[in-house]
Amino acid sequence: MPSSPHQGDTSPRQRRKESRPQELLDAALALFAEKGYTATRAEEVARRAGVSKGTLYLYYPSKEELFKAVVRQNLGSLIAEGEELAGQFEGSTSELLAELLLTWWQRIGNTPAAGIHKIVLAEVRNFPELAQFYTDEVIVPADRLFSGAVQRGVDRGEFRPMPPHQVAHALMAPLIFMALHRHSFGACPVHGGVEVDAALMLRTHLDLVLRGLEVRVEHRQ
Amino acid sequence: MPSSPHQGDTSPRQRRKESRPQELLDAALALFAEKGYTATRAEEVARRAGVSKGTLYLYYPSKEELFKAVVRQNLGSLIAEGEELAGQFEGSTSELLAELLLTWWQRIGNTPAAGIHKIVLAEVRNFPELAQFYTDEVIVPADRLFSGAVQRGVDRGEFRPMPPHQVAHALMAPLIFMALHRHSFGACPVHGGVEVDAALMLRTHLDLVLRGLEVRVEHRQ
Amino acid sequence: MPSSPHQGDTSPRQRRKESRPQELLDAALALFAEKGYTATRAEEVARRAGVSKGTLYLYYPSKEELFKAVVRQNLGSLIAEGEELAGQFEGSTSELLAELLLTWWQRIGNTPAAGIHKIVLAEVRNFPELAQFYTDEVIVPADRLFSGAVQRGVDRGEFRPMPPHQVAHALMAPLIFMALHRHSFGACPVHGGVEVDAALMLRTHLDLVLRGLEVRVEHRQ
Amino acid sequence: MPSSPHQGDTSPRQRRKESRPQELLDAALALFAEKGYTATRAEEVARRAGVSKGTLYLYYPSKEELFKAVVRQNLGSLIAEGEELAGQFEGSTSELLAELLLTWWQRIGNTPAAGIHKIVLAEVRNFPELAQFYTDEVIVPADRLFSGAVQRGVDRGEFRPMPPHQVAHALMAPLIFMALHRHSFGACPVHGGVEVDAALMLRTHLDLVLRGLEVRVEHRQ
DNA sequence: CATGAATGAGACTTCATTCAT
DNA sequence: TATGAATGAAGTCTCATTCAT
Repeated sequence: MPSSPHQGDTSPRQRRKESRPQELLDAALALFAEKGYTATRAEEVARRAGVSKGTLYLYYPSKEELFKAVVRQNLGSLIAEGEELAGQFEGSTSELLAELLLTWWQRIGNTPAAGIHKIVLAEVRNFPELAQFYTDEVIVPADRLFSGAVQRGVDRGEFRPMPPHQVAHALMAPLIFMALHRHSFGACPVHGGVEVDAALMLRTHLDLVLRGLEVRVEHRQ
Repeated sequence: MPSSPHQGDTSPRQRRKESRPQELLDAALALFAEKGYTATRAEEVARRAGVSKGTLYLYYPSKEELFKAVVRQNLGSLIAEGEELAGQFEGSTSELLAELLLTWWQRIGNTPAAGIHKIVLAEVRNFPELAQFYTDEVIVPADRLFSGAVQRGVDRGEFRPMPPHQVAHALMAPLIFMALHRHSFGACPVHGGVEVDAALMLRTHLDLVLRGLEVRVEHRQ
Repeated sequence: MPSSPHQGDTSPRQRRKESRPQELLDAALALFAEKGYTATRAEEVARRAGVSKGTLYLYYPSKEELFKAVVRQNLGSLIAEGEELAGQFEGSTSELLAELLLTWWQRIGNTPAAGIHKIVLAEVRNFPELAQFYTDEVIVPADRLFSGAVQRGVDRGEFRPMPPHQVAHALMAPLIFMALHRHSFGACPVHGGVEVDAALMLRTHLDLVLRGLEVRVEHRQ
Repeated sequence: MPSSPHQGDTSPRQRRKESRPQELLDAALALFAEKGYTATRAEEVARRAGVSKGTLYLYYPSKEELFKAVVRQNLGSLIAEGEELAGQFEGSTSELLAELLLTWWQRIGNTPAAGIHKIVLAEVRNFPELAQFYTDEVIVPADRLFSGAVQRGVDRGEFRPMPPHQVAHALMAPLIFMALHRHSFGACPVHGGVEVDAALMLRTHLDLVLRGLEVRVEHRQ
């Protein structure tokens, strides 16, 4: 292999520096999701990322900035993929909604990043600016995406006319709630709890709601 | 002396003393729901209850015990009313479910006590014993109540056969989520957020899901 | 002694609370003067005042506020006494200046509060607002007092006409410098240093400068 | 290769390397004088000297050693020039003192190096060894120089007999104080402060004190 | 020699808890 | 009972110093 000995300007140390922020964000996400913002100690985040306390502050000037960075990173363009999907979808709206929910679950709900939603829910009142950010970046686009899809179904005569925002909420709530649950009770060892079979849950929910949306020919007799 | 000192046990002072624990629990619920467990200071709870820091510790030996007392008090027999309702209900299962959800919303979801669910969701991983308590007192009874009602509908031929636990989850999630929202984003001033009309939401959700549950004669080609 | 047992509403504890701020300010003055602002640890101040770290923060919200309180307390109305003295003084201006300098030395220079000048000198560039405060409260009044007295001497024909501000500076500088010295080298054990006999110094300085100010009949050969 | 690598020891790079210690000392002097020892950060010194943090430690093993080096460098032979001047001076002692004070002001007082005196004054109690060093290198020689000159005046019948050490103090204090001021309030932007005209101050001070020292024939009756 | 990422002791500050009154 | 001054453990953040490159 004719490669120069200098080919990599990413020495181990360099590479390390570049990946530090990500390692810290990952550690912080996990701990914030587990314990909440206030109960998570900065040193713990550092240790989980494999560095010392001081190193954390080399990359983030304060615990609060670290928190915001975690939120920002995990909320970036969550919805973009869904909007693209919806924009070019050709099939029936039921299939579209099924696709959107399944995708959301696989890409977000069933992922460590889902923890971000629990944190935001719990902490947003302590970080007022976060409320606006989350509203702009998550709530509004998500509502637009899902209520838009519902409206498409109504417009195409596939669905009964129903208030699209409320339907969107009914569509998303069980998934979000399941995601919250994973980072809450789902992570606690309890006896006799209600097991949540996510796959069955998803199928059932879709079956239920899509059926509820369908226009149907009145059955006679 | 014109008035007997013994004239009543409910002099303002007496009444005050007797209601201290309740006032402390109310103050604590409000603050825990607003800021979370760790970010709430004991002194603030005391001040909001109109007593001094020391007095708080006269009634609760520690912040943690206060927290558990708040949770315990607000989770007692949440479901009892629903179970009674369900036990003696004579109408259709659709009507029963509508009644149950509406009642839950009025008695719990749309109430300051709903904040308790946000706290528990956020903090349960820091208080493992709480997980069992909440599972036993809330999750299992609620699941029993709602999945039981669903099963009743299936048994009576009103509903399609569907997995009752999953349907129960789909039924409750939007309500719980709305309740969480009220204690989170709903309490933050944001511009351009998605307004949630609770009444319309409830009606739409019920319409959607009950229709989805209904048996219908397949219309054939 | 027929005194009621309730006569004092200043219980030991109460009295303690009232004197705490002063005890803390004294301790802080001593330590700031000894080590400087940055090198003095908050806990040290507390310990010297006989309380714990936390107690300090019950009275002053931060180290910086404590510092400002120390400065404020020790700079309040330093000059008032001198101005009164000068206002009603009837004797010769030489006597007035001697009186002013001696009084300054007894009341300020030769006092723990003199340490404040060393601190301010050393730290003022780190506390920009302090510069204005000290200018307004100390430098300007002091200059007005001393240059005013000099001017009086000139006006009354006792002194040669000389620039009063510069003379005021020349009058004060050796005293201030001696005060600074006390809180600096004067507190260090050195071998072979130059001993400063404050009383002789004062006498000599006055003798020298007052003689320098005097109008004198030209001595004829 | 058009230019020999050996062509000179004073290539920019070389010259740079050789002057590093001096650049570091200059940067350190400026920062110590501005902020004090404790409040000055090692990295800041390095940055101002145009090198990295690590490089600083290549030349000085610790911040404390750097500080001592700054002091040592700036206190070396401050007085030598004055002693030479005095040794061979032929004119009147008044002229000698005027010459000494003016020279001190030009060479030291009105110079960045004057900041060293402010630092030493402020920090000497935190660095006990410094006290001896400064006493030996500065205080004693300066006192010897100035009190020696005063004594010369007395011996030659030019001055009244007065305690020479005290007179020396009175001679130097206004100059030192003016120098301290330049590195303290003089560097702060304040409104309505007392402007110090150094040249006028010097002239006035000399006029005042030399006149105060002069022998004069008592005019009788 | 030079760099700057990394470290960890130590400083400031908070707050749950105690206890004398 | 009720108070609130006092405590000190613990958390956030800084910065002198080290060391692999």
